[in-house]
Amino acid sequence: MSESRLSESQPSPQELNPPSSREKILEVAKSLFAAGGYSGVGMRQIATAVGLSKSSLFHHFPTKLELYGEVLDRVIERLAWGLCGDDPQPEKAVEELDHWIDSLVGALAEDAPAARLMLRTLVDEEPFPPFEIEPEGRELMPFEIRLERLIDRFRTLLERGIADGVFRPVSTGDTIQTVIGAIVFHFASGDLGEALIGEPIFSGTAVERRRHEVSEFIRRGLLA
Amino acid sequence: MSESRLSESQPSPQELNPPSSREKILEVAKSLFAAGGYSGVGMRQIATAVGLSKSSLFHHFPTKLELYGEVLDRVIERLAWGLCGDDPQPEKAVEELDHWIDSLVGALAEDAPAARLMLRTLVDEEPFPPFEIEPEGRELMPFEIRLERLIDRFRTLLERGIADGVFRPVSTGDTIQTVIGAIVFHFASGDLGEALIGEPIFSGTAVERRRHEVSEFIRRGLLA
DNA sequence: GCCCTTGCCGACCGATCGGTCGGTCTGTAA
DNA sequence: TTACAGACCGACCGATCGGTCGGCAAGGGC
Repeated sequence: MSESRLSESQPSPQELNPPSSREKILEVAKSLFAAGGYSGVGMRQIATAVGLSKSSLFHHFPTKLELYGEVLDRVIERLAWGLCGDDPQPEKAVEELDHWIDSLVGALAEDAPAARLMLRTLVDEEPFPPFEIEPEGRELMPFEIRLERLIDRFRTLLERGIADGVFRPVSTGDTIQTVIGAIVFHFASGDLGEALIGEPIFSGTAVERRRHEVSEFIRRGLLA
Repeated sequence: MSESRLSESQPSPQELNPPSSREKILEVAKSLFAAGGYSGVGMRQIATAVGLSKSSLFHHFPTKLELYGEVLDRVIERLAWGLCGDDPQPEKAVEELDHWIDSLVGALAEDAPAARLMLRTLVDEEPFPPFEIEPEGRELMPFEIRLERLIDRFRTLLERGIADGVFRPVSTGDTIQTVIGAIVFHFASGDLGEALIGEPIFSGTAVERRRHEVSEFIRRGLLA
């Protein structure tokens, strides 16, 4: 965790000793972006929420888009930690599936804005159509490649399970969609979710029950 | 379908003979809002997309929020049609579940922006924190009550199935979340979904496969 | 002829947007 | 002490935001 994250061509010292401001900006921006989306939140709003002036945000981040990008980057980085971090273990597929679900649920439960941010990234055209992507070659965003790696990991898990006869011969693409939707949506559903389950989504009991319910549901949906 | 929709206290004639402009605005706005969210789309953008001037939009809709509201309203109205429309039949729970899923998948597949719009409504704080809801009493938005009715319908279906021993004794709240996530997210996932399943989400074959896959998955996840 | 409604538009408004610029203050190394 | 760098800020910029206003053209009832 004390490892330095190095962006491209930036040996800047604030990466080494992260005292407060930059980190606080990222944290506050994460919550606000999660709640309001990219275009729903202004730099002034973020600034006053952090307790700085707008100019100071631009001192730490060159553009709003870059701030948003780094927020997203950190979120999926944390998710990837729990999911991809360990060895390519040759466990049995069912156990690996359980572990995968557990990790994802745990990661999403630990920081509340993550799920909404993820959903936004997956669903939105925003803010990347103004982008007019690189004239040729379609440069992937850093979080996009990380996400792709995560999904590939899950897909091979499914394929292995199917090949071994442990899982039904499902369409892997559709199943990935189902699982992502089932897990991520819940932690992004805010007031509706709270109304549905009768208690705050992120309360300890709710998270634990969710972990069990969704895990059981998916396992049964998948097993041969 | 030729039925007149009457808003509150507005016997305005354009409700009776809907020639084109107003309808076109609603349709275009639906697509744009689905792609960009409430604050990601401007009235100018909608106007030029329709082929009118911005002032003309305000001739048909008093505010941007009201336009957005009517767009949302129509979307869930169409969804409710297929799901709530028929009798409170005392079918067997499994059949009713199948029917429910089928209808929802069908409705979401029929107009592409619907799923994204739904997800946005469920996930977003947007645009309703600027709203500072009615000083007292929390006036529900029209689409919110309709949504609530849909969900209640589904919950009693689950409870009935559980009571009959057809379904496992799941947590109904969590299960509703799981099902909504699994079904809605897929049709809202745009490019990611297309990359995952290898063909356009809304193509005939993809929709048919989806219908079968998600239906099977949920049934297995739910049956005792 | 008339009037009045309806759809539509261009010009304009104050507010806010993302972003820039010049500057102050503080800590630290020489 | 000087010198430099980083954090921070207020004032400002052009552009765009949602929304208003006055007026133009077409059509229908009288």
